[in-house]
Amino acid sequence: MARSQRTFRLKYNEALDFLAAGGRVESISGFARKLAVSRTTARSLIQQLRKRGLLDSDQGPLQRPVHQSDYYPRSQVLETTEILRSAFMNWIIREQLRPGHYVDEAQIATQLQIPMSNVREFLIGLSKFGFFRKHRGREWRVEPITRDFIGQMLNLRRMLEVNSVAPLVGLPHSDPFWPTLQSIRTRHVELLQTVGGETLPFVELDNRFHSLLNSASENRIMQVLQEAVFFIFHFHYRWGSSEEKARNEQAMVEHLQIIDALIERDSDRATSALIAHLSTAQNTLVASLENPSGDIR
Amino acid sequence: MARSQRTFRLKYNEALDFLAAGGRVESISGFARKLAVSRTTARSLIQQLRKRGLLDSDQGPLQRPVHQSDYYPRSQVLETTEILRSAFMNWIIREQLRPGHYVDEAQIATQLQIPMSNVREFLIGLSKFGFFRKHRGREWRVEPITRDFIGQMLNLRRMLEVNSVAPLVGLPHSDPFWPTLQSIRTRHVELLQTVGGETLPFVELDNRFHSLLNSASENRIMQVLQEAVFFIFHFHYRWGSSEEKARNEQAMVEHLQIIDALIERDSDRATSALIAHLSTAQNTLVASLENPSGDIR
DNA sequence: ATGGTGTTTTTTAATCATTAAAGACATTTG
DNA sequence: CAAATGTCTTTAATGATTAAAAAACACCAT
Repeated sequence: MARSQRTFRLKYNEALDFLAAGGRVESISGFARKLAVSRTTARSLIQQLRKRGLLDSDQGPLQRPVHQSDYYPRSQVLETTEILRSAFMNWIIREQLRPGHYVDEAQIATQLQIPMSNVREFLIGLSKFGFFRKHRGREWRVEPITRDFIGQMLNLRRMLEVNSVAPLVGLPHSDPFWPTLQSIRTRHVELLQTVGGETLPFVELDNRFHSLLNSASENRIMQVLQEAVFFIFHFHYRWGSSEEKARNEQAMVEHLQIIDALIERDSDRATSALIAHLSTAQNTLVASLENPSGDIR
Repeated sequence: MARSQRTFRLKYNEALDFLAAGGRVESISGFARKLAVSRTTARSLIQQLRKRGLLDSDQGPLQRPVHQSDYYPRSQVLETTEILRSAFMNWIIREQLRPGHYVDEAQIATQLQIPMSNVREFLIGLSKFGFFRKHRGREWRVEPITRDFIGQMLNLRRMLEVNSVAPLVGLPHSDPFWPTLQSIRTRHVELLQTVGGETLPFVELDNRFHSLLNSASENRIMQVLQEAVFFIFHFHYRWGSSEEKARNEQAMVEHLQIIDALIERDSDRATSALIAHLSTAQNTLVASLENPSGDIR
């Protein structure tokens, strides 16, 4: 076969959402515009929708209710980088991926049902940060991370991120930063009220929060290192003991303090809250390294 | 076609060196071991050597003198990453590659006579640092670098590198660091006495010097950022005015001071020399930014 | 003019086929 | 039996190929 039908499937699901919400197909061109695809693709989508009895012509509204089974499964629709990232995240958290292990391009590609070249590119990217090293052929070794490296990285993060807070409060009211910050705030409250400090959603949210701080302040170096920090933190959380959940909750509370200070445009309070937060994180990590439960070296 | 014959050509040249130096082929296996290749490859090398009249059987010494024309040209033998790196270096220095330009994977691959996948991997790597961004398909855009970014990067470099000097003098006498340092020293003296501050060789040497400092001191973050700094400095040198050569010579003199202090295991003197050197570099750069001759923004 | 349609052409991204190179196996030689 | 050899099998890099998706084209209807 040739290239995958990822676009088609992704947009097919989007089309179902659109139709289920009462949307109508007015014209092929309009439909294509709505879904941000070429007419070629829009045309084949409509063809498929007709074949499945969801439409009766090239125009008009839904002909029957949409079932869950009409949708393509999520795994066939996500961006491959997203698939890869969350897969690796999972493996690390479940300790199925540790320093010294070997990973195989072909195996991962098969397992995740994505093209091998994407896996390769993903690993090449991470190898720039020293997390993986090409071993031979299509095999990659998970490299150990030294304490020094982690220490350096966290110091750096603290230094750069703290400096980036002040410019943030100066952003105009219309800047997209603010709504994004709000939505992250909402998510914090939501998580705290439901699953609490559950690792997986927390890690994701934590990453979103810090990414936002860096990207909004045009902190290019930290943007470059963001992916590295992301991975380090995952290795970190892996060592987490039983207090992990409590620690995550504590972190979210600290995030909220920073966020609220930002929303009130209180630069000083935001900065000191951030310093406190990053120090806590760093101390926790150092402590876990002093008394390691993993095989870091 | 299938995969390239880079190994074959590289090893063929090595074999010529070996034979020209009076080496003899005792056995296929031994020959393979000597060249660190499989017997399959050794066999075809010997076959080729016989065809060219350099050997008369599967054993024995050289049958005729080796001419320069017997060797494969250097460009067909180098590691592709080396080819790529020096090609990009050249383009940047000659101002044939500037922010806003577009580069095309296929075109570069054809031009340099290397596989397209290698070009792609190289660009993916650099895109991690924000120097290139995938534009559409196989086209990449050269991204502008902001002054802030450069400033941050150089600050960072200074901070990390200065901290890494002290551990170096503690390295045991047997550490490979010392001979490498010696050879870099020799190269400095050699350059100063011949071409002086000629851009191309200087840049290469400068990079080797700083890489050594970072790798020997296990400064992982800086190792990660080394490639980025390398590129920044190239963009930097591009803006260089007529004093560029003098500036490079000055830098080499400063390098020598650092090197000599290290060789004498004088940590304090090495550190202060390094601080002075990095400050000079940073000041020069800042000055060139204040009064830009390029189109940095 | 504007916005639509069917058809054709071009571009892009994934697989496929092919060959370089390595490795495994059985056998021979000294 | 230790080391070499020829033959055969396996692995992986790379250009060629192919299908998905986009874009261009020619035309039509308002």
